Amino acid sequence: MQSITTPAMAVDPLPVNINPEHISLPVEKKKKKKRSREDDQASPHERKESKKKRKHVNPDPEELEEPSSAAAVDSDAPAKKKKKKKKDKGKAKAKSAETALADQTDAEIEANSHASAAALLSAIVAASVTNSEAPQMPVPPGYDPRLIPASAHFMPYPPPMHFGFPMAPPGTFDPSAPQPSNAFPGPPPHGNTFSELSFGSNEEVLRALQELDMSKIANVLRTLGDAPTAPQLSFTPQQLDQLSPPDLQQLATSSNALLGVPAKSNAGHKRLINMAMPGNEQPGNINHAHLLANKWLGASKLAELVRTEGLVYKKGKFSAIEEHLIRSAVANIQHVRQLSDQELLEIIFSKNDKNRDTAFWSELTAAVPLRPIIAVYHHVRRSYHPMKQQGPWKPDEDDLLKQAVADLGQQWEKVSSRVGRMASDCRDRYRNHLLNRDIRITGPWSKEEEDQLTQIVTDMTVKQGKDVDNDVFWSKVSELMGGRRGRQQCRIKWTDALSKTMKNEGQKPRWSQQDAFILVHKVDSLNVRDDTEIDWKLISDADWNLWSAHTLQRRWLTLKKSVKGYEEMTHQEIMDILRIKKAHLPPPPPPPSTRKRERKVTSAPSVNEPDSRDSHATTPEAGPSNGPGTASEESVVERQLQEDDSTDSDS
DNA sequence: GTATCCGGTAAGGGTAATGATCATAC
DNA sequence: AGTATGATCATTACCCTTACCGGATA
Repeated sequence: MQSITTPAMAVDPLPVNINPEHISLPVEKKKKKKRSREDDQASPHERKESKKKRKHVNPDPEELEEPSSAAAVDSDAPAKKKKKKKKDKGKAKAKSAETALADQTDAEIEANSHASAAALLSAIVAASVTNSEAPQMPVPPGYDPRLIPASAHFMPYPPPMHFGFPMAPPGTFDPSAPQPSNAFPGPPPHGNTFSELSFGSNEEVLRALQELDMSKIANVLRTLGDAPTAPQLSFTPQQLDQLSPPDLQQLATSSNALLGVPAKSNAGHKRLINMAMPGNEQPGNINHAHLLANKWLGASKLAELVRTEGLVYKKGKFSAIEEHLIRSAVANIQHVRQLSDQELLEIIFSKNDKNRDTAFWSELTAAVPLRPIIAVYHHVRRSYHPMKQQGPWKPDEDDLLKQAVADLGQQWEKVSSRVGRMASDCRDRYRNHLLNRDIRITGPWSKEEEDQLTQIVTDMTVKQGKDVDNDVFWSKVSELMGGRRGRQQCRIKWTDALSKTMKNEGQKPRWSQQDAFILVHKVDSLNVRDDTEIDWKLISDADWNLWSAHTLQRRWLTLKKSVKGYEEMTHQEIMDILRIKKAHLPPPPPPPSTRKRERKVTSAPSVNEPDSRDSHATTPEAGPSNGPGTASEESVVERQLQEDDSTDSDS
């Protein structure tokens, strides 16, 4: 099945032929200390403990052959001399781009915020117009919304380069300068074009916004996606909150609320860090946005800021919308700076310090609300890597990889350049498939293996007062299984099969119609515009937690596929149909004893999922409807339900 | 001299897509 | 008993976060 979450859809390679050899990939940048292999086997906690005392030594054959560099590695003295030398040089050096950005004057920041405000207005107006009855967005030749995959329908406008709101480089924005002709497409609201307006302050920008039809803008933002430049705006948190895209408040309704049972507890929000803390409900804190986009905050620093300042930031997979925003931002920067594809890649994969361009990363980060600059950095370097996504490994590649590791050790960047695959892909292939290959077992698990895995996991978690869902070190588990099962095998076996049996008091639970009901209404309550935005870890709650995030996502896909023509529908349209199909709370599954037959492999009750044949769905008003739905959406729903009715009568 | 920041590399942990097999309903 | 459907299990490429550390800079 071609799922809407395919990486290929989300991340397109550069639209040019790039010769990887022409890119300054950071392969042999420096000779530095690496972790020893002993440490590779240690858990993160063990590594933390040994962090300070670690006296590195990596059996790097190349380094062993180079006594001078090896000496440099083992002694700080030469490095310090070098430092001193460069220190004087550094003093005289002009400020780098990044420090210049960090040192921006208030006036510059203000000017940039004007640029951003104009850009946001441009986006809103463009989207409003596109959504309106008289669309006048410049549409590229051959553009046909029907040809856009369902997942892309949340973008009610053509690709980014047609948008025409290039970001102004820091300090270069001139409010009086004419905007690009297509910056504010569509009919001028209230007789003026936005490009003719001059905004003296952010309050004026806001007033201008308020003169528009705010309900329409709210709807636009609901479907537009994250406002491309929202975090750059100097709005107050309260003002920002009015413009906050809905996904920033992704919290599913509890299962008990859906079932009409008083809640025992409330699931926390794990992925939008700190969202639920009292007083931190405003994700748009401008200081935090600036911090996230300009300071290279590591995990510990981020955690500290979350604790001390109530910083809110986003973790987890980049959604299709974020992917789109990043692509747009990269394209805009490339356009504004007149960069060739080669030059762009040189910035992304800068090999030496003179090519470093922190401003580039800051601009990109500003395009994706709540993401730390490091996360964007890593994401973009992977997304734009010329060796990305090469599919299954061939035997000769495996041989090449094994030989490279034998020669070079686990220096993945060096191995990468020899094998022709990304460093992380080489590492993954090696650790997941080549390591212990001679003893690795595939195929169904024996009862003994299942018992052993259960024993190992419970020893590692429950018996030590740790969380069985989050505190398992799967590499360690794999090792304790004697290397016969890989970390992925162990993890999937546990999370998707054994864990739910353990949670269900030894009985293997089966998916019921009630589970489907809960899932549909939980997804509905998230109010997302596209299911790539769903954080599946947040779906379960304390009272409905038998199913892993992975299982829930697959269940959702099954439910989605039960909607005829789902490939051509938006998430909202699919949701409209499922909301109706699952309008009624089904009775709980009967106890196992009343079943006709038990499935051999499983041991718990089950009810099959007659999603596409559910004939009870006739009450559109039921369920937590979250939107009025357009005329076209209604007709889609009606058509679908009629088709289902006929299917039911046929059967 | 020291603290801090930037950013490159590796490791740990997780997800998505897909295929195979088998239970179940009809 | 045969068949269609869907649940379950398994595999593997791909992805994100964090740790670590060297170099640059304040």
